[in-house]
Amino acid sequence: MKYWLIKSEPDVFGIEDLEKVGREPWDGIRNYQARNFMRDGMEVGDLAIFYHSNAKPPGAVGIARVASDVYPDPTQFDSKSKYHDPKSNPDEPRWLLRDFEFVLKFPEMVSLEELKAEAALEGMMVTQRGTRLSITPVEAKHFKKVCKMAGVKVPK
DNA sequence: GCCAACGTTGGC
DNA sequence: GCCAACGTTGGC
Repeated sequence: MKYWLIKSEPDVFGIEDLEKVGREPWDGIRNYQARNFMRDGMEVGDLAIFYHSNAKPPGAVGIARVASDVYPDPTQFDSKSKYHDPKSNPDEPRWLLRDFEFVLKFPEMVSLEELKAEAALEGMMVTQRGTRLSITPVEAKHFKKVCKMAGVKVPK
């Protein structure tokens, strides 16, 4: 079991949206490092901290689970999509995604400020300045600590 | 809205 | 393969 952190802007797709739909294809990833994490690092069943970026305040708001294998992100071939990539070849799709399913919403957000202030979370990528990756690996001890700060049990 | 950080593109 | 220009992310 590996642990991850996935960012999303609540104005676009927040934890409430995931709770409502239950499961969502994580489309729009247009960064090679993030894609590689999804493709090579993740396994079905892995857990991810759901993080609200560009929010007031930004922070961890819940937990999602990797719910599918990787498959091509359909938005890359959709000329009407803002994620359209005319350079991607359908025979060899450049962008991939996985589905994520809702696990739980934290009773209260653990803000970025709190994450940064917690010594036990030192080294967590999201707390480091300049980390813009929308998908990052999270150490098990960090994942558990965030659950504890949020007042929830680590999901099975 | 500003702007630092950083990834990508493309000319050479 | 270098690197300047440009675009995007995301905290503040």
